[in-house]
Amino acid sequence: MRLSDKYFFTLREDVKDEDSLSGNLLCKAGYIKKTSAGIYMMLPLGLKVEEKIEAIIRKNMNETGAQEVKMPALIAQEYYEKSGRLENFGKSIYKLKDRSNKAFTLGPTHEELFAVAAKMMIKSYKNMPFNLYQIQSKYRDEPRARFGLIRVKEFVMKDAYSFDKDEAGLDVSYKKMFEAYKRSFDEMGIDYRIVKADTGVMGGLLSEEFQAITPIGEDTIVYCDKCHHATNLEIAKSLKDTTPSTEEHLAKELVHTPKAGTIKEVCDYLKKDEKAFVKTLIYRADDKVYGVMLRGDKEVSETKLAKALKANEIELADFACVEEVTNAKVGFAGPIALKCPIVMDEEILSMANYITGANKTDYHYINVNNEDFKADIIADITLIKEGDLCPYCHEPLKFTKGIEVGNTFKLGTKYSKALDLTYLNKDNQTEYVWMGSYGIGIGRCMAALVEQNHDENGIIWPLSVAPYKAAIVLISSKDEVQTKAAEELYDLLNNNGIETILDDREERPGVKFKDMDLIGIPYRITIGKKINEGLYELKDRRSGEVKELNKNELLDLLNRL
RNA sequence: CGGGAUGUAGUACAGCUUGGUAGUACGCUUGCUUCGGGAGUAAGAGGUCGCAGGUUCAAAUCCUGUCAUCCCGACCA
Repeated sequence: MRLSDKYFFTLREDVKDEDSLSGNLLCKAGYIKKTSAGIYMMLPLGLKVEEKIEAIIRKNMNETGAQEVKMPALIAQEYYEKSGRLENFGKSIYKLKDRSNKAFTLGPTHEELFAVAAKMMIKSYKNMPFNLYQIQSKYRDEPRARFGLIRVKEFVMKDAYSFDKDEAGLDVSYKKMFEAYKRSFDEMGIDYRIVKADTGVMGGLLSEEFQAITPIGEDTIVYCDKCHHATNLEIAKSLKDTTPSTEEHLAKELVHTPKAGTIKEVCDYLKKDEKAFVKTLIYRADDKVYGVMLRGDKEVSETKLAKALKANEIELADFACVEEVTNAKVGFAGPIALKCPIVMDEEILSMANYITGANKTDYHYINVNNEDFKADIIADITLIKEGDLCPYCHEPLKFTKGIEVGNTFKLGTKYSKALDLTYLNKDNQTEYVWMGSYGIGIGRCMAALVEQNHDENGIIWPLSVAPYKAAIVLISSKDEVQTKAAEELYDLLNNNGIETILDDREERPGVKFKDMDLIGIPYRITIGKKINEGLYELKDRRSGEVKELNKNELLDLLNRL
């Protein structure tokens, strides 16, 4: 690319509407341009990077034997009605009508259509396994788009789907994809962690996320330095004592606790630790109400709770509802004589003689024990805290923030049942196909790479995804020797497969240096006065290291990258 | 969807309280001088002040509505 006659611009000032570092840098450097909240144009440089990332993924997908297809974005709503996901996606699915009033959606993800495609192939167990993928635009009406390319309404995703005859087959297909994902992210140069996650709206048996580590990340990752086990905070577990206490169980006793509605007030009043308290929260899950018990110093993981209750939507109950099931003002809920089912955190199994609300305004019970009431569900529902102990090796757990750049799901037979995707087994019996689904957000990879690779001067692309490997800065376009040398080198490098920019604009050298730094080209070759001695200056964008080389040395070095 | 903020030139902002000629910096055009880390200088071009109503002799400024963008939360593969 010769800058003097190409579409190329940079901005000197920060962009007002981009708060995130990556969004701002990508806008300033002319890679992307926002058109609406969460919708972006990919400009020439941005598209180049997108294509580099896609090429890496495509190569790794193809190596697993997966075949590429391309699905439409415009999909009749009936496909999502059949799978039940029109309702699941709720407001985040775009809905529209065509001129004859037929209902369509803009596809938020494509399990349904891939199942349809798979049906064309699958008749018997002999037709599997296989894997189809695409790189295509997805549409999700996010309640709040933000952070540049990280949370957007339209984005390019690589999604792959595996089809197997049984669970063992799915395990093999899954493993293959998983390894291809690791290779892809390694090749892009993303610093990531693999974490276990909730299956969410996708459903299924297992979900693992590839999280790019960065402070701006929206997800909290819990990890252990010692055994390298990592999970999304939503479902993270910590070491918990669930063996029954050997302490002698005392008889429960009603105590007056006037005006003490919070745990801290009650504990201060009774001169007890919060750990001796069991709080009871009233939750509404779908349309049912539950009392949720956990230790006084812990918080609820609503994801875990929803799972334990097999509920879709979950929220704290309103005051009126709390007062109805407890017969008391808010702040005095407890398990004894509560008028709704009880979910108890498993940790309470190990507790004895604890404090709870009495379901009576201004009263609590002390010396409550597990035989004093009946818990309907006992499960792990606590949200863990940094420093809690790893359940596997008992080391303190650490937290970090991440951007989900990829996700792999073992879906099992959920979608094949919904979409009637079946085959005949050896015994001539109809069985459901086992599916896996695997996604990578291309734009998120781009954003994550910028978040992880930049300095005060701009972006520093890893070589594998850089839009160009090298940029030639011509110091004086009026100097014939320099101009000729720059032109020759430009042709030489491009002919050798080293994608190169020639900055031959009528600008002062400082402007060119700043621009090449901002857009993050890994290697800069400066052609100035030293060219009279046959010397080219090579500067490494990342290390700042400068070398003076002759043409052969330069070509040789760049060829080896 | 709740709370907060902002919309003025390509970009980033000032002006609004107290209504009266549309401003600054960067960018852009032309000349001269410069030319290895965002040059200096002189002269220019560029804005229906988000949009629609209203108040007023007069509205960027006051009032009402509306749209858009951002932040915090809710939500989220």
